[in-house]
Order: sequence, then C-alpha cells, then structure tokens
Amino acid sequence: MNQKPVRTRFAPSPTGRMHIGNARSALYPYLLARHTGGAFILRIEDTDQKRYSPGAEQELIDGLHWLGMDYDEGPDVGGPNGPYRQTERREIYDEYSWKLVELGHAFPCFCTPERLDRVRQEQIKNKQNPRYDGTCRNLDPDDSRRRVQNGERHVIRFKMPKEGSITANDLLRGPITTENSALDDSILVRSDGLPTYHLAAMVDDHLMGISHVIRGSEWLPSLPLHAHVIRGFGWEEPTFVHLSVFLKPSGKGKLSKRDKDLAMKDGYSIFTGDMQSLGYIPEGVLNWIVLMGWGVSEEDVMTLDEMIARFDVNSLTPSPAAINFSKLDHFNATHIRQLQPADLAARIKPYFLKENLEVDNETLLKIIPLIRERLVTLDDCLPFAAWFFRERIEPKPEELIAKGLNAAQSTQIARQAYAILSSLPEITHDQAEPPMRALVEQLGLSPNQVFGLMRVAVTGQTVSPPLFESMEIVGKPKVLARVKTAIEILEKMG
RNA sequence: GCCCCCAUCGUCUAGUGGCCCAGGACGGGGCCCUCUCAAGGCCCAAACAGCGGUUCGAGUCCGCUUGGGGGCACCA
Repeated sequence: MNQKPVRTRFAPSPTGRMHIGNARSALYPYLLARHTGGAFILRIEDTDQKRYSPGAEQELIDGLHWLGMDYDEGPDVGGPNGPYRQTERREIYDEYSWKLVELGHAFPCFCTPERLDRVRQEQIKNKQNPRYDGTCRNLDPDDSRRRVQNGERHVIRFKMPKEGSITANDLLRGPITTENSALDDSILVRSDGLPTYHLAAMVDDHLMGISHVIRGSEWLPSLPLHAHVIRGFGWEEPTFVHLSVFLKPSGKGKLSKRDKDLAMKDGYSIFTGDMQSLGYIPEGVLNWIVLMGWGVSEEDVMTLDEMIARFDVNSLTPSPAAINFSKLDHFNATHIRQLQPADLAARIKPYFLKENLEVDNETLLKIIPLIRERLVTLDDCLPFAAWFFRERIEPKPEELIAKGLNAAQSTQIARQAYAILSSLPEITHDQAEPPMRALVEQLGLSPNQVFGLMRVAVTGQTVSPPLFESMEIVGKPKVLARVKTAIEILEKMG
C-alpha cells in the first residue's frame, strides 16, 4: 500500500445488460479502493425513466458478485451515504439545484422543447453550433421563482459564463483547457423534476465523499461543465480518471450491437451473464479485461488479489483498446489450470448434470488431472469427459479401423488387445501400458494405430484424454465390455 | 460542421532523453515431447504513423500532417 485510502464508485445506469465495458468500469475503481484500503461504492444512476430496464440493476449486481467485486456501500447493502439509487434522492437534487440558482450559477428555463428544437434546426442550417439561445438566462429571479411556484413547467440550466476558459484535470491526460464560449447552458434538472447526470453525479460524488471518479472517456467532453458545476458549489474536485473505450476486434470503431451479435455466433459474448454460461470463469474474464487499458511489464497472469496488490491508477492507458477474444480464451484456460482440483470439479459438475448424466464426485475428481489442461472453457469438459459417465457409447464403425489397415486386421488387433487386457487382474495405467506396447511392437505397427483403435473402442471418440489413464478410471469390466462390442462391430464389417 | 481525446509488433501492452539495432503476452510459423487432443520446452517472423523542430543525444519533449476514437439531447 503506497497511497492513502481512497473512495471510489461504480455508477452504472440500469438501462441494459451488463457487458465487459461495465465490468472494467467497475474493476479499476474497485482495485484502486482495495489497493489503498479505501471504500468502493455501487450507485445506481436511474434518473432516466424512459430508458429504465427492470432487470438491469439485478444483472449489474449479479455481474459484480460473479466477478468477485464486493462493494462497501450500495442499494442492496446500504451504507451511511444512502440512498444509493438516484431516483430515491430527488429532494437532495432539488435542494442543490436551487442552491446553485441562488449562487447565480443556474437559472430556471421555461422554453418549450418545440421552440428549442426549432432554434436548433435553424442554427444547424446556418452552420452554427447548436446552443441554447439564452432566452431565460436573464429573467428576473423573483419573477422566475414565482412562475415556478405557480407550477409552470420548467427546467434548470447551468449559467455558463460567456467569457473566459476553464482548466480541468484528467489524471491520465493532464490539464485540459476549454473556452467557456464553447460550452452550453446545459440542463441540470429536467421538467419532470429529476436531475440529469451533470447535476446528479456531481452532487452524489461530493456527498458520498468520492475522491477518485473513474469513468468512461465519453465523459471527457463534459468534464469542463462538471468542473464548473463543482466549483460553482465551492466544492473540491475529485481526481478524474477517464478510461478509454473498447473497440471492435478489428480495431475499427467502438464495440457495437452488431459486433455483439457476431461474437455470440462464434461462441463468444461481451455480456457477463452470457460469459458465465459459455464456460468462462471470473478469474479468466477479470484477467482479460484488466489488461485492456492497464499495462504490466512482465508477468500478466493474475488473480484478483494479485491485481489489487499490483494496481496503480497512474499506469492506466488513455488510448482505445480493441478487444481480442483469443486472449480471453488464453486467460480462461490458464486460470482453469490453476484451480484446485476440487474447485474445478465443483465448477464443471453442473455441465454434466445439465446433460442428465449421473456424476459421482469420486470419479469426477479422478478425471480432473486428465482434462484440466485440455479445457479452454468449462463446457469443454463435455466433449472430453462426458463419455466417462455414459452407460452406452456409440463408436463409429469406420473410426474403429486402425489407420492404414482394413477391418479384418483391425479385428485381429482388437482381439489380441482384449486377450491382454482380460488377463490382467485389473486395468491400471502401469499394468496395461507395457503389454500393450509390446503388442504394438510385436505387430510392427505404430502406437498411434493400435491405441487409436482402442481409444475409439473405449471412449467412442477419436479425441479423448490419455487412453490408459482413462481405462483405469473406467475400470476393467466396462473396458472389456466395450472392446468386445467393438470387436463385434468390426466383425460385421469384415 | 464545431469541440475534445488518442497514436510502439496483426492485437493488448512495457518504455517517462542515453540501460532500446525497442521488452513481455496473445495470435502466427518452426522444432522437441507425444497413444489422439491439449499442456509444456526451445526457436523464428513481427512495431516506435509521416514530416519538421528542441537536444551532444528522441520511441520518450514541442509543432504540423495523417489516421483512429469520443462528444455536441429534458441519455447516461
């Protein structure tokens, strides 16, 4: 720990599904908070009722939970700075918006959307920048207040200075200076009484004691406005850190809906909810996203705890990053291999159960060493190991024929193998391999020819975990029965 | 159109003026191991966008160009 405790937050709006962009926007503030021994807060920014999506908040919470990012304060866990849902904080925003009006930095505006729209069209036609025309800017304050009290429909706008400039700081990019003339009298409170992001987030971050605001770079253009709002209140600014966006795998353009669909088709997804069912583990996903925007010099395989220990907010990168699914596969496979056997067993068991296979834990545990380095995703356990739990397998007749040989020759090989295996007290790796190797030699064939045939006979497939270790787990009776069945199939072909 | 941001191998990145004829990882290629598929080991190809400055010296600082991204809502 080389920094004093900070307070950070993840403040998503519940408008859709949780994706990797959200996950990373949560991860960095989480890591910073944990690294410094500070606090990490979840706040739901649901002030836009038009875009509200009912299941979204729960999916966000589930996603954080799945990835292992626990938060100290939030809508479902409470905390001293609540409520943590912005729609439940209306009075707070109401109070602060009027405070800003009194301070001379905001004003009520009675313009209709229709008129504003007409003005905007006109401005665009004249090649001017669309901007509020200032109609209500200099209304008499008492008069305005009276109209508001009479229930007249209004919004509250920020009173942007006409002259001068403002310099706001981004931790990764340094000071950014903007001419005030380039800024607008942005709406702070809508006519429905709910605040926009520009007001709500600034008020909440201040009230919740957020020291580091880590958010997407789409907020960079409104940073000057935010600085104005914060300074208008006379508050101290938090440290702002703007993260770069995720680009499509091609690197051309940001991640779009279309790419989401394409990814899904290829067995990938950018939604955390899907990634889970696709067989990705939190460790892999986390390692993948943490490195898109954060560079480490050497060892890059990390658990959450290691990320916390090594994280440094100053070493985040400001440039956009193209996502790369093959790297996700790599990290996922790597972390699967690092899991404790019992842990891995518990994680793959559901995939077998979903196939209605009867899985006993003892066998499952024995299989783990045979398949762990073959799994890219958890559901890969099925093609490699489902046959262990099936009563019947159905080897394809043509696959039973050894490479380069015919059915009659293969039948002979299978019979001799059967004789050898049945003569053993039990079929173990150590006991079965030497005589089988001897057979290969005696026949003048390659191990691949003989063992390949046996593999199909015993497992029903051409690709499987190692043959002898597999036979040992399956057990002598079952192995012999399967070889016998294979012989019968081969005889019919011969 | 206007404003803002970014720029090292195909991709993610290390690099904060000399340690860099640029390091790691993924992906790609080759070899080894090998009963299939993996895993593992060794090796190879692959980048400082361009042009001007500053400096004894620039991937590292400055400017321009180009390319990319974002923003300009009573969305966040």
